Amino acid sequence: MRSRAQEVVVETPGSQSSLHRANLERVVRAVRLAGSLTQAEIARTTGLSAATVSNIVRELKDGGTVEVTPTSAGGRRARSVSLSGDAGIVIGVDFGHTHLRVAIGNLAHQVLAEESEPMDVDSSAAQGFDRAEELVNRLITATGVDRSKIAGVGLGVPGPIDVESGSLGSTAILPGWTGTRPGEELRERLGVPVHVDNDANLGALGELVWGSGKGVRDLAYIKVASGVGAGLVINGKIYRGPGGTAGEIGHITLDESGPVCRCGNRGCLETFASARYVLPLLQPSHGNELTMEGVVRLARDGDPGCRRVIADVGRHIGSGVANLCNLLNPSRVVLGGDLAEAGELVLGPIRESVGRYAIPSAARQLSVLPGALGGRAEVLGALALALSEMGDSTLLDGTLHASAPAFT
Amino acid sequence: MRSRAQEVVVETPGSQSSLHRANLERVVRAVRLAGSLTQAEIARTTGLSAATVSNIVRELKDGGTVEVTPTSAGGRRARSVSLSGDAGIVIGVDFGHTHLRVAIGNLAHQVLAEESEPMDVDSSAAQGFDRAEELVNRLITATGVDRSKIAGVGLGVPGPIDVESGSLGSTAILPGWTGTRPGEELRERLGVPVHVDNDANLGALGELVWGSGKGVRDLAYIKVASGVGAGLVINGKIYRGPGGTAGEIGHITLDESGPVCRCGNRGCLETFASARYVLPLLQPSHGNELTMEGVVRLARDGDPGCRRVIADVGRHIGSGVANLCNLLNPSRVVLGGDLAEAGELVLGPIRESVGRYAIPSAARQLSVLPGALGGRAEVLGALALALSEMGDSTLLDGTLHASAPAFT
DNA sequence: CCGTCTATGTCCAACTAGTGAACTCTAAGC
DNA sequence: GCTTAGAGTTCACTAGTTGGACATAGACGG
Repeated sequence: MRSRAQEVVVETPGSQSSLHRANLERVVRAVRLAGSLTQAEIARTTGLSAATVSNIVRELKDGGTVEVTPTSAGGRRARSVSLSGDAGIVIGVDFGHTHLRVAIGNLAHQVLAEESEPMDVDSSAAQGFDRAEELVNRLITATGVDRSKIAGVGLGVPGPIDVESGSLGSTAILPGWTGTRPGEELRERLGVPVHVDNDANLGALGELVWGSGKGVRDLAYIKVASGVGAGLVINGKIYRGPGGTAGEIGHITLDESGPVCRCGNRGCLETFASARYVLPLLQPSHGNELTMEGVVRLARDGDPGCRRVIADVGRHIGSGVANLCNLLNPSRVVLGGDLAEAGELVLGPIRESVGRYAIPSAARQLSVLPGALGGRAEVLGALALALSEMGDSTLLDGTLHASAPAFT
Repeated sequence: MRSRAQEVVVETPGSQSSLHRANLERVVRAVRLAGSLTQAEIARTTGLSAATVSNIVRELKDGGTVEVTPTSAGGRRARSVSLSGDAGIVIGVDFGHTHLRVAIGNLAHQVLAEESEPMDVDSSAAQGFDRAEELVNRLITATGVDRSKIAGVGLGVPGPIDVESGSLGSTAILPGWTGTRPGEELRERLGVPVHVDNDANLGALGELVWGSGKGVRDLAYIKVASGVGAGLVINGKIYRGPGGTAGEIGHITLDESGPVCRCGNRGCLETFASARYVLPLLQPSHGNELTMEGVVRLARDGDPGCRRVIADVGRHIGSGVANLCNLLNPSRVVLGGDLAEAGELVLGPIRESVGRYAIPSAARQLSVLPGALGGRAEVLGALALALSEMGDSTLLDGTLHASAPAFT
């Protein structure tokens, strides 16, 4: 599952060439973070000497990674350096519970195109991958990007991925998909490296890079949909745990004698917060056509029953988040999924519950925010995953252009 | 709180000298992990060329960091390289609830001396630091190590440390110490850098490096004493969280209508598992002179009441650990504190509880073990902290000898 | 007991890559 | 128009790693 570049290029750590590689990355990172920089600025921010920067910029320019606009505005003779838009392309694919989403971005962290289409829950895995391939191809054509520039794909699936085999564990959302190896499937169809993770982790990454988590290093993303999951980012990286199943906040026990959960226990957070268990509560009064979205909408319109239900859900999520806080002490918790649309109606009770159940020193620095990306968090997270897995080096060591297959 | 070396030496990242520095560290680390290596072995494990290793070893030997024993056993002409015992000395100090412990170790991860003495809970902070200084000095004299070689001190305190100020938060164990800055205190007395952390984190680090956590990268250390705390090691490093209060497993809520906890909530794990709450249960039948140690001893001798109490404690701890597993999915949980002496009497119920309440995929790879170091875990963890905070670089950049003050 | 073999460690020349200094270039300011 | 100051480039120099040649010393076989 590691990048294949490492299989081909025998990297000698400790040699000058590795130092050079590191310096190339340093420059690219500096440019990307700033958008565009002059060489003198690069020298100052990276600490490298002007001469070195000059050489590196030339090398990057010749390699096509970077663009040098001959003269910038106003200055004396400063040539501004920026990542060339088509130096490398990353793709994010997200299989959601009802939608398939695809996004295309470049190495400058810009989203070039994004599209989603409804997907039938009952469609087979093969159909799903076909649709994904199709949509990816459509977007590639639409944006007119060069296929050979695709550096990697991030893929989000709504279920647990086995770290060893890359196969999808049992999921209630896509029942027919259990046991498939989504990464492998998509890799075969697209011919580029594919990095897979579950939707909660990608949501976390998405919000961290583009959404409510900007500027933070530790973040917990709580996604409430038909289940309840959490994605954890620790120190800027997705934390999956040794077994790859970290973040299963949905099945922490809140009440040992609570409702029976599908996992076999009783009183899991999920039995108090997920759509699967919450919607039936409203069935007598509101009918059985209700979705979580609908409940949120009604609640915002003032429906007292829905408001109450959402507040209760918030309180229970808050209990779970309090546990999370006591154990992990993240600096930010971001609420995603449909439920986030409820805004303060659900955040208020969450905060209240956290304040009550978490130890004060852990809760003090915590901010609980709604996701800023809505349903886009996962695709964008998939993009971010592709970017991070690629590392900055993939676009530097020349294998990018060589390794991408020739599409015809 | 950062190493002072960084203030003095202006490090130019990306220059060849930084590469050289990195290679020095690489070699030292390889030697330390293996105990002793020949140059050829160093070259193989580090990936450096034999020529480079030759140069580096000479440099390290001249600097006194490393010793080269002229000829090793059996081989052809392999000179074995090992860390010179007195290249650097680290000290671990642990303030426990009843004991003060001090250990002296060298950079080869060998413990040269270790001693503990009882400490009165009511003693003032000043008294405590006096005692610690005294004991440290005694051990230094006893082992005959060179004072100028002391690279750093790790200090364990039984309470939360504010990451910003380094001051000790309120602690029920050492009431008079609240607000003091233990690191600063000890640094002034000993004149060397002091790194502070709480006992649970240090216990985790100790067990990871020397005890039941060898070979694992992620570990949760649960310490049950008058309270319940957890130390988390993620990817080989102590995880403290942004606010520095991660691992507060003692105050996750198990039962919203349970006993009132000193933290103000009800049904915290602590109210079911810590000595403070458990011992009173046995008061009617066993009198009020009981300690946790005593209960464990009685349970091992067959006392049914004590057995039952310990099993109940185990079950509750198991519930907490199950939450921890679902959220963090560590590969190993190590039980420390007095309670660990109960062995299977407490581990069995913990495992059973974890098996019941954690999601199967998270619990499957988990091993729950008793601590291998007993009450020594914290001091040894303090040693490990000093070693890790020092980094390998401290002993390489020459500032070690210069920065250590002249003792008289 | 001696020659051969093999792996170790060292030395040297070659090469890679970063750096300071000198230099050129351009536009702004007077 | 002249000066000036910052930007980028060139060049000689230096630090540092590497491959290959070489010396060394034990093991092995005869």
